[in-house]
Amino acid sequence: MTDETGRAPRRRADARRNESALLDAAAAVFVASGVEAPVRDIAAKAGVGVGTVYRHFPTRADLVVAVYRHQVEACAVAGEEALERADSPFEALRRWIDVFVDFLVTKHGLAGALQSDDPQFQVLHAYFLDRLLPVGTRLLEAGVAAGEVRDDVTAIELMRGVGGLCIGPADDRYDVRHTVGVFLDGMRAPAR
Amino acid sequence: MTDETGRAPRRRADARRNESALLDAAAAVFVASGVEAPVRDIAAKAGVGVGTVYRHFPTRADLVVAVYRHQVEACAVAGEEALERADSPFEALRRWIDVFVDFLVTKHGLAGALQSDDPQFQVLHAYFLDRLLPVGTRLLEAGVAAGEVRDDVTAIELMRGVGGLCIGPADDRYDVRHTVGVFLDGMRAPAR
Amino acid sequence: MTDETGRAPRRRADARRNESALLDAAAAVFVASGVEAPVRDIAAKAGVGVGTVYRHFPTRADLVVAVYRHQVEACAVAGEEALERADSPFEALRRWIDVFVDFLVTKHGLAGALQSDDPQFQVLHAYFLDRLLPVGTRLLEAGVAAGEVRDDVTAIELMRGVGGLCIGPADDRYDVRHTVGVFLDGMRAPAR
Amino acid sequence: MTDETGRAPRRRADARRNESALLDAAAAVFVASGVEAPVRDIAAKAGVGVGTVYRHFPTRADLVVAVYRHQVEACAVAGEEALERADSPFEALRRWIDVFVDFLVTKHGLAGALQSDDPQFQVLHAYFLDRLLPVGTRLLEAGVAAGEVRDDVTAIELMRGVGGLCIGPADDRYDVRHTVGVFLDGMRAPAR
DNA sequence: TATGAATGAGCCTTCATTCAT
DNA sequence: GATGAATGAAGGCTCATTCAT
Repeated sequence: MTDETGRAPRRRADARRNESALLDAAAAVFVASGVEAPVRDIAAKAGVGVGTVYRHFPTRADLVVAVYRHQVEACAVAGEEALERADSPFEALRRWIDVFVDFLVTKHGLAGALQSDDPQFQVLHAYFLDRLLPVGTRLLEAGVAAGEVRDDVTAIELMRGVGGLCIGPADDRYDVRHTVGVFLDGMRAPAR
Repeated sequence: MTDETGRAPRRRADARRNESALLDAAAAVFVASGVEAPVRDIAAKAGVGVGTVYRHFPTRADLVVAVYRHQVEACAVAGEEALERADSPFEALRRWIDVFVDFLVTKHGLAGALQSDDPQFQVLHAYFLDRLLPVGTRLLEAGVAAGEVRDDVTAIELMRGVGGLCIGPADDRYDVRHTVGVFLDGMRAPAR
Repeated sequence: MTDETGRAPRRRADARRNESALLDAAAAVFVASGVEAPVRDIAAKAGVGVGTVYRHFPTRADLVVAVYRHQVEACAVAGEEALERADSPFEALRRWIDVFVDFLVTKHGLAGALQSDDPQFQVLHAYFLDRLLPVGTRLLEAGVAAGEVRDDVTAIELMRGVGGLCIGPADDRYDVRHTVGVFLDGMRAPAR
Repeated sequence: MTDETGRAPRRRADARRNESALLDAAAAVFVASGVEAPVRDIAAKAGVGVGTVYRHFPTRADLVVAVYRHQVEACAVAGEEALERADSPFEALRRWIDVFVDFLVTKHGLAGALQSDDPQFQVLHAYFLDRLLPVGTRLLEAGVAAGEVRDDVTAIELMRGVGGLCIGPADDRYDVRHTVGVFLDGMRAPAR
């Protein structure tokens, strides 16, 4: 509708549509087959040629990051909001971790990729840490300051720990939310 | 039992030697390159042909299970012992988890494979649960009975949780033992 | 000749500018990466889209020919001049070959392309021969007439021979000028 | 026939047959499409899978070297023989160059590959120089010592020069032997 | 039984070329 | 005319797996 409003991006409409299709396709394929799924599969799902994938996302990490960028941003924002709105720092932490877990759990395979030591995913890894670690740190610090959270756990331990708890296939006998809850309980400052 | 008592046993000796070499080689290669290492690498390390690998271990899972069987057994036994010797059920649990973590941490890539949803590893998965779940259950039950451990965590949650915390590459900023400690702290029965 | 006298010429200016930019870019890229360099590289260097390259030069050979046309012309002219100005026909030949070698040596990859049997380069090949063969022939004939040059070498042998001596990467141990000198020495008419 | 005489190589019969087929196929494909022909083509021609090609010849250079090894060796030997048998050092040189030219001319594309700066062919390049340069040097030295050959041409210039003269498609108008003859004439020591 | 050669599917990546805008 | 996005053929390489010896 606003395509004509500006002047610059004309043909871009197509490209943007494709990029978008690619992101959707990749998201779907990632869920189904993991973040290491063949590039061809993604291209096929998006209805484009492989060349198009490479044009838009030169490396796999670029694609993965792009696929999850929105949600990572949302997750980061959620952390700030939780801090403002929750009744207590610990409650804020719990809420944020909830959002984080939702994210990881619905994006199956992502948690694994985040923990992967494959250099291919370094960029992804870096992006997550860059974006989320500061948030985690702030929440942790607030909790510690309020005497609600133990002071010997770092944000990286928190996030990688929670991330690890989210890895693996869905299973009736394993309730991610529950084990994360246990972990969070373990994060409470011990009564003096 | 005595296998023909004649010529065959000799063969058996060879076969057993090969199997043993294979297990050692696989263990080494798994540590170095993960449980998904090329079959050929393992064969080469063992000084046998790939065909021999397939003969002894038709599927990769068979090999992985075989490689870790001893340690899984030892881990199972360690649970029983802990229960007998530790000062308290919770302490027993902690000791056992320590053994479990040692196991996973030194066998890089194993934790990931255990959590993998790759059907290839289903057998591995099943074996671990078969062997270790009862032990975890007993330790948990003892702890619950003693009022030291919360009663809403299942053995499968305990093990998969701890397993998840062990996934990923070594990293100075992430101390597995520490996060597992947090998790265990979260398992303590809340003071009434 | 005046192309509508009105609006079109403006367009022409653009087109000509583009063509010129393309030639410069191609020349640069050819030197750096050889005459088989990706079309996109050339387009990028010229600051135009690939489509523009194809519009101006439908085939790679067209582009290569266009890029070197000036120099081929100059080389042809140099032959005439040499003939007029040099002290002797042999000296003229030597001078002309010097120019030819300069040309080939500075246009790395060109000598190879000229000798290539890739049908893609046939046009290039034809152009060179069309333009330069007559010159070579005249020089040769003059030399033969003067009794300075052996009479059993054709212009095509001369040029392809010298061309071949120019093929290959720069190398301290191989002095093109030197081997061409040897070749020319071999061209001298034997003393009767 | 002698397959059973020794003990070690049994299955090798097949492998050797394949390797041989591969060499033949590669030779043929190299002639037809050049030394840069797709690995798949060679495999197809040999009636084997690509994997087999890679098993026998991990890199393209290995294959090329293997394909031409016999002839390179023969060429090296021919140099020694020429020196012994020819009437004069210059005649020996001419004979040897004849062999060298025969080799290059029948192996179309090879001369080009030898001159290529593609790092892929470095091994090939090195092999040729290793094997043939000493021979060329001896012949040259003998000629110089006898006062028949000019003393300012190195073996590398000789060989790369002759190699260059051999590059390119067959053509009625270009007689390789003839231009090489001219080059060799240029190599004669000038009458004092 | 053991061997390891052979196979070929499968993944990655690059580029020439077309064509809608 | 110009653009550059899209396409897909091509070619490289790696392994899991089979099977003749």
